[in-house]
Amino acid sequence: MLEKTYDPGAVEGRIYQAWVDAEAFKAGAGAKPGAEPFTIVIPPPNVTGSLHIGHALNNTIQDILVRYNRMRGKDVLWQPGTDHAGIATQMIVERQLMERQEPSRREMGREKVLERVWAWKAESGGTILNQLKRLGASADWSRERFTMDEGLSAAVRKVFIGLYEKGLIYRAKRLVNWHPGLETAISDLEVENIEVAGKMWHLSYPIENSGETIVVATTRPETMLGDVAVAVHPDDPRYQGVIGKYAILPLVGRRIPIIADEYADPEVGSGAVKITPAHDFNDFEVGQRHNLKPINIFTTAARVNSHAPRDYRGLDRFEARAKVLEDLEALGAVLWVEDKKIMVPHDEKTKQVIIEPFLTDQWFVNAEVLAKPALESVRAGRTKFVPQSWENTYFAWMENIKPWCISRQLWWGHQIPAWYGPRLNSDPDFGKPDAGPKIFVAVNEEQAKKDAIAYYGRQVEFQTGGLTSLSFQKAMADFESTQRDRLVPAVWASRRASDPFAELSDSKVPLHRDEDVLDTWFSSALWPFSTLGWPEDTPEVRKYYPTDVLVTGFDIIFFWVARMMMMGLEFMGKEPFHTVYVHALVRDEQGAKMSKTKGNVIDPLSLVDGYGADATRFTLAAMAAQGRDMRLAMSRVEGYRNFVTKLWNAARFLEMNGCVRRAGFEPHRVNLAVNRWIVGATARAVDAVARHIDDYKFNEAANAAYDFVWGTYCDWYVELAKPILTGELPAEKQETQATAAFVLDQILKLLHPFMPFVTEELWGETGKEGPPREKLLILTEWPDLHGFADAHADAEMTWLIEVVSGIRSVRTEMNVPAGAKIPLVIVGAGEETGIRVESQLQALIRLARLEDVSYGSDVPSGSAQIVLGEATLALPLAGVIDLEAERARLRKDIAREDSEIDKVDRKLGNEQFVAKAPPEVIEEQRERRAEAVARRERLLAALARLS
RNA sequence: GGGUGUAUAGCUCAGCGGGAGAGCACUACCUUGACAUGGUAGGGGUCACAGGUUCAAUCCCUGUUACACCCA
Repeated sequence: MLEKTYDPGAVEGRIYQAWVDAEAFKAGAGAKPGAEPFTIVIPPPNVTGSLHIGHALNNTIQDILVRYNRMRGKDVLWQPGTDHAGIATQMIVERQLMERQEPSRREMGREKVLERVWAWKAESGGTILNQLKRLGASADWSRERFTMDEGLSAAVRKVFIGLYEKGLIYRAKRLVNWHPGLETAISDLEVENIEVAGKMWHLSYPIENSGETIVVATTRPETMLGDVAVAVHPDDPRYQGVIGKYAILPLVGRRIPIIADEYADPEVGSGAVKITPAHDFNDFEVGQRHNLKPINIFTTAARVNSHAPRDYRGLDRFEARAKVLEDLEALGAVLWVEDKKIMVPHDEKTKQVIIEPFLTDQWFVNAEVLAKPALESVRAGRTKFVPQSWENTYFAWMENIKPWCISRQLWWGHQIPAWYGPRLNSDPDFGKPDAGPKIFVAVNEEQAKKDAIAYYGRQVEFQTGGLTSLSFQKAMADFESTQRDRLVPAVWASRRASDPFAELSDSKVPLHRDEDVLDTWFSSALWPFSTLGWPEDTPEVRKYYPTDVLVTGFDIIFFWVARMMMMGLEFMGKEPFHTVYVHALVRDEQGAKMSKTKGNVIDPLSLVDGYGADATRFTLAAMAAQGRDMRLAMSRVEGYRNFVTKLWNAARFLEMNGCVRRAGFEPHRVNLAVNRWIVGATARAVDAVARHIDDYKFNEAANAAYDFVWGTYCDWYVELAKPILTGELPAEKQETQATAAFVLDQILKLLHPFMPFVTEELWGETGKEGPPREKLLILTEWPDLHGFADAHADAEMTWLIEVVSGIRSVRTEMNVPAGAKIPLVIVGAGEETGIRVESQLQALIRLARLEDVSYGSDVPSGSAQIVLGEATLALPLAGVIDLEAERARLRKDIAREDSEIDKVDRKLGNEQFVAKAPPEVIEEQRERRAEAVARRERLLAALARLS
């Protein structure tokens, strides 16, 4: 006997374990022979993260798709795993070091720190995946992957080398977004521009030898220490005379040219702008156009460096601003200050640290080239976005894509497989100031060594003291100066004469591996194939790539989806997925974005604790309408918790009434109209749910299931079955018992993708009687109920429902006590109505709470009357009903028909409508009118009888 | 500044070129042998505003307003 209520907390863990024990999540579990694959890769959460409501939605949707396709017999792989979240994870560990007052990262050294990060990963890494399990996620955990697994790291190296060899990855000195706190470059996607109240300072720079000044406006006065020019618009009449002259930079004394460049906007400020190529993206471009050498005035921690006058060195950027302004004020060079809203780049994660444009050597991916085929794939529809509108977002970004800075000055991540050494004098780039070191990109140190020996024709010596360390820099310089000297025999001869070690200094070449690591998204971009074993040619790669659907939030279309498209096409030759389902953002009830700082976060696990995983999942699914953010209301979760209870109690009712599954039950052979009807309705519900899942309309699928289970099965079928189940006719009773049990089975299957726990539990419970269950529900086939519709039974039951609802409505309006049984007299019934009444007599009596049903030629006086089809249903309530109230009720109904007739008449009276509307629409309107007229006539007759 | 999206019942949201819907909340009645986490009945809407297209607009188009988000 089932308990009175379902207790998710007591059931979920046990059910989950049963699935695991049955290996039900394994790739291919439950697949039909030769089944086509269905693959989803999980968007890998941060390894040290924890579950938030967005993950819950994301994974609920994936699990619905996965369970549904598994039940349909496909060869399903849901590939789980996590990413290493370079910056975030290293930050956590560094913070731990600080809190525990241990040595800092740099004091500790790379190896020790990495040990600590791995330890932290081991400690906290399982958290989020375990949380997903509580939601019921049926991913193949035996295949769990981590972006820094050896296999995935091999994929990263292979891709890096491949792109490098094609020239699609390169190292260059560029302005990048620099995080001065973490002292690393970040990509432009990791920067958030935030509007803040700032100021615009108008500074005057003296023009050399003229006694005149030129006024520049800036929001960052401290960067003037790195100014290399002043630019004016070439057409600006105010400045025609000064172009080509020089200004003298105050405080610094540098002589800087006044140049003409269209970047200077005559409308803004004075029309003249200071140019600081090392500290501003626009200025950098101006500098390149005019061959100006950038002067970097900051250290990696954004403190003023030795390129600035002594007084400012060591100050951080904000202190430097204050002092520069103070000193300029003292010179009278600050003309005026205006308040201005300015956009300031912040670190996107914490929104605390201001990002600095910073000139450094970094590695870049030529994304523009890779984006072309990725754009084409979506344009050609080989990969579709659902909802489609997100394609515009994708296009907009991909069409304007910038080089992707992939190197990070961190330790936690994939170390870049590049080694640096000096150049030989035979190298075409030898001696070029901007050429940088000779680079060897190789799969490992051994290969790098081979390549280097081949290039140098000498032995190489690996150094580890740091790329910028004095020892390595000196060794490089020594080698290169020896190479230079060797170019001129006379010089070389004299050097050898004076330096006994001259030969030695180019006999061994110093080589140093790049210390930086790659952006985490670089490895995430490979996720759809690296997790399957690539670059090995594994059976999984062959079977499961390309994957089918990617389920994700719009916020990582750029970060992740676009990059997977690029990498998948480049290395696999095929799009990584045919569909990208972009789900909504979950907001709080007021529509605000959930955030820890706002304190409005809804913890999905607390929902699971409070309402059960099934209710939580069902809520998320039911609210997952396409193209719209989701405001999560607790009342909805509660409502779906009640739905779980409802289902549970329906099963309990069946159990109490001997509704046991029957072996060999043939649903299309049942006789009773009520049973024929529910079987057909079940088939329709299954179709609707399947169709909506196929269309990624999870809300509609959930609602269709909900409506059927509650609104049809529980509210009507079970109620209609009651008199049969408690009746005396064994054949009818047995058929109904078997049908009820059969339909419940279909309901459990139908709901399983949404509510896996309670359905599996009921599957087990109802399996204790009747034919034994062959499999767990999770591995059971999706229902196939085609051809079960019975129009005749549908019509009869629809009629019955209308009669019962009509009588109930009148009872309430006439204030008939709920417990009172009243007689029903049917007047003017046709043959079919008579048959229906006979067929449904017991149900009618019970559901409408009737005393008896009889036929009459006249409506008894003092009756309430219901007009239904050709018949009038009279409820003789003389003495009970208030005649005036009944007249009012009828008049109201008549008025409703009047307005209906009027509305239709206006349409049909319109010549244009009759001429132009499709015939079926006109016909429909005519039918509506005829029906309304007939109802009206009977209602008028009913009213007349009361007068 | 550019772009995208959203405005439908008190709330949270579906829907859609031809009859305004659900859940919650609300009102009334009901402890009827599955379920009060329930049942039955009911009230409640100029479908943001202004134009346009159409025989017909909540739905399509244009504009306005408000809000949200993305990009610079």
